[in-house]
Amino acid sequence: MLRLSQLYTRTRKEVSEADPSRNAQLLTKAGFVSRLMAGAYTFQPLGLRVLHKIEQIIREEMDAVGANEVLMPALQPRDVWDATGRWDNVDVLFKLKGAGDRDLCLGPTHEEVVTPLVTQYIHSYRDLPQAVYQIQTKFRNEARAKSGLLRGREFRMKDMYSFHATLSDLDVFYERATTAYHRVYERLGIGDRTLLTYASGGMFSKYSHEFQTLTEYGEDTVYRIPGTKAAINKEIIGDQDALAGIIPGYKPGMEKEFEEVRAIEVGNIFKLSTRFSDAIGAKYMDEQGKPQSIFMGCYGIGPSRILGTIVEVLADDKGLIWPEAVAPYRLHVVSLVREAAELAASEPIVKQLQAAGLEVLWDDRVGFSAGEKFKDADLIGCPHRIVISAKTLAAGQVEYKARQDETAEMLTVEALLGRLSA
RNA sequence: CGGAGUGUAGCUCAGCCCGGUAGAGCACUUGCUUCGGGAGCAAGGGGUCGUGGGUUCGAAUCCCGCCACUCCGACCA
Repeated sequence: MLRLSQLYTRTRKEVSEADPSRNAQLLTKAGFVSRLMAGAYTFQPLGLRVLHKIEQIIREEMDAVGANEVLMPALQPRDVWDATGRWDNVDVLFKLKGAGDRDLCLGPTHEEVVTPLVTQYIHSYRDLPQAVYQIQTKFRNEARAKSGLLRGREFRMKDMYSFHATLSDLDVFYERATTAYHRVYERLGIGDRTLLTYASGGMFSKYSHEFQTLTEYGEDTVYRIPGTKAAINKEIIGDQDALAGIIPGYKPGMEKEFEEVRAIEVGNIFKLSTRFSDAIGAKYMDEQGKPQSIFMGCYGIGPSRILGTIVEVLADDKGLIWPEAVAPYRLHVVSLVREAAELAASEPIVKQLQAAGLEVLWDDRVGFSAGEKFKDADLIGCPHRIVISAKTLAAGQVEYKARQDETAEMLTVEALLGRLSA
């Protein structure tokens, strides 16, 4: 339970237009984040809770596919990047000088670290497959940071890497990871509008897959395959050979009928094949005792970007609206009081709700008008709200309203608990 | 990497074109009133106007340099 009287952040009525994206405007107004510079934000108490909940859901689903969580250094030496040839080829790499003029960088991704790390323990086909992941702050020196949390130079990322003896084993795991990703978006409350999108595979494989969440505020354009929850990325919509390989029963030109939609990329998975294991010399012994290259896959998802995406997709003109699973608190309790002594009447109710296991944000502030408290509740966006006032206390009830509802209703605390546990 | 802007009170901004003792709203302090959808009135505190130089009797305002920041576009394994 958090008392608003003890929260150091405040909501703001106005925020600078210098950071104009919808997610930045609302999150800043509500006090969830604070911008330090373009592309770098502080997560304040309420925002941090949401971020942690998003990360925990991702963590649970990665654990469920058998991956091990680790935490690798963000600070990395040049030599591992030279080994894969990427020191001079990744233009978003943040480079810096360490003691003794040593070349270092901040990790934009971790193939260079994870491959030698994991293959310390992989010697035989018996040691495969394996998968590890981490949830960590990543750094990318983007030519231009923009769109609030959607494109930062410092951002949170879950990156998982899988290791396999064969391509077919990679394929199997890749499918499982895809399913896990769908579960993540489902739990995050954006599953119904997140499309599996075919994208170019770059240099490592034929295709990669993006997860694209539909919203008119999106920066990406994708082409939805009619009647499916799948889409084609802009990069390959013009490639008929690729389309024929992806879409069953494809007929040339049919892609012109596909709906063009705006979306935000909320995940990206790749088959790396042996690109990194070969560069680093990561091999295992097969059944015949012959060294073989390890096949790899990588699976990225950005919790901070997802936080911004949820705002873009679900917020309304009154403020934020959080899905149950990631709301900073499920229930916002507004006590309408004129003096601190009147809070005593709310306290047993708040305690009862808390005892029932509800996460409660309690507006116990004194000297704030009812209107101000209601505006704050709408802006902060907890999915459920109750009001405790002289009026409701006299009736032995509380006034309940869901965030997205227009009207409130009177309920007993027991009825409320029944409602919220359902 | 192109293009366009901005820097004035804790925050959001006006004032600059046309030089003449620094402004508003919000926030904050005090008092009175108000009290279920961002209350009202009154009083008050708070700024070397990013920075260095120049022009001028006089510069937030005009000129030159510097610093910092931002937006739009390109880019985005």
